[in-house]
Amino acid sequence: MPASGVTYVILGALSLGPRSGYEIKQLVDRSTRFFWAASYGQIYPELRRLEADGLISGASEPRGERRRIVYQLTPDGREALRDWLLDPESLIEIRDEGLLKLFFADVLEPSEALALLHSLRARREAALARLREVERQGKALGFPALVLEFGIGLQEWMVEWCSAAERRLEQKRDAEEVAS
Amino acid sequence: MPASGVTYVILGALSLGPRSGYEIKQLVDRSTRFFWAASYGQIYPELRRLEADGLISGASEPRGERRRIVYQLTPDGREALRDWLLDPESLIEIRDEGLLKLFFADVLEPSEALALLHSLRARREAALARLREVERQGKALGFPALVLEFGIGLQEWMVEWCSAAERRLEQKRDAEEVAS
DNA sequence: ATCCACATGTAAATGGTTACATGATTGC
DNA sequence: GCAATCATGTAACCATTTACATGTGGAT
Repeated sequence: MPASGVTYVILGALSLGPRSGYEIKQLVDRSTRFFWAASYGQIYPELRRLEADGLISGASEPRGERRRIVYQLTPDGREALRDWLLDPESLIEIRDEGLLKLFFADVLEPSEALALLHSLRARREAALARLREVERQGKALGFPALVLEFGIGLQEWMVEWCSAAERRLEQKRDAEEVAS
Repeated sequence: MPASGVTYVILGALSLGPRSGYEIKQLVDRSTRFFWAASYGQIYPELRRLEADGLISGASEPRGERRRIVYQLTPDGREALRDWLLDPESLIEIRDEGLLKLFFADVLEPSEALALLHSLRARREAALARLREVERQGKALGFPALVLEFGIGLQEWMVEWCSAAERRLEQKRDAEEVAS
């Protein structure tokens, strides 16, 4: 009964069309995982709970001998999804080891801090490349343009920020070298 | 022995000077919590583990009759912190309910999607205000300028992005109204 | 034959928060 | 006298991941 995180991942995924648990997991891994992940250990039990609550309904749609249960939203489920979408409360949780390192970077020499910034930028650039690949493949992945643009813009901003910080640190390092 | 997330929060906090568990928690709540939180339930057990491993050492420094244990980094602890800082691997985990909502916003009417964007922007603006407050208080909180600037710049970028997306949606909504 | 993808599911382990217990000190 | 803060700590709870179990189907 109590709605957890995975609840709305499932309701949202089913709002895009009927799907099996396996297909929901695939959708999540290709898209929402960037800002909201979900594992089989959450998805399958939650599907049964949501069906018991009448928010989704499942139907057996085997492929050959391979069993398969396809779920779709009920009117109640669509209503619950809308209610959540319009609720102004939105949890944000971030665990960013890179920022934590930056926070304590004072124990490093400037050249070492530079190496740290460089590795942080490399990670953002890798993330950016993955998102650009999603963009290149177009609508095929069902990634809404709005969210994709947000992600790309955000990564670009962070790459730029790292570059600027690196340049500042280089100047500082050079100034100290001259001074010594 | 195995290093978890809270390990480096503690080592990092102690790199800024000797501190008690209570003071570490205060530091975290005022600063790193934006990108890495920690609770007493993690901090106190970890302090004992780190002391057993020889990375920190604690000394009883009561204030009056109030018992108090102040820890400081050992050379091994400082070394472990440096090794972690220079390790290019950095975990990033994000759970952003706002982006998840945006991802499934297609089930909403344009005017409703606008309300959603508005609430998302409001949250970022609130976060921005908190960071500006930290900035106004200056170095007192021990927030490194680099990380603070990153946070402020990032929030500003996100607020701007929301504003731009809102303007686009308004145009779309108006266009649909004219068409109908 | 073997491997990978499809498909559903669960048990154990992990990681973390919350709530509580205890007691001293400070300010109103 | 009371509430808030200082200070340490633990147990219960919660969410989530990981690893496994089971079986089908298609490709090499």
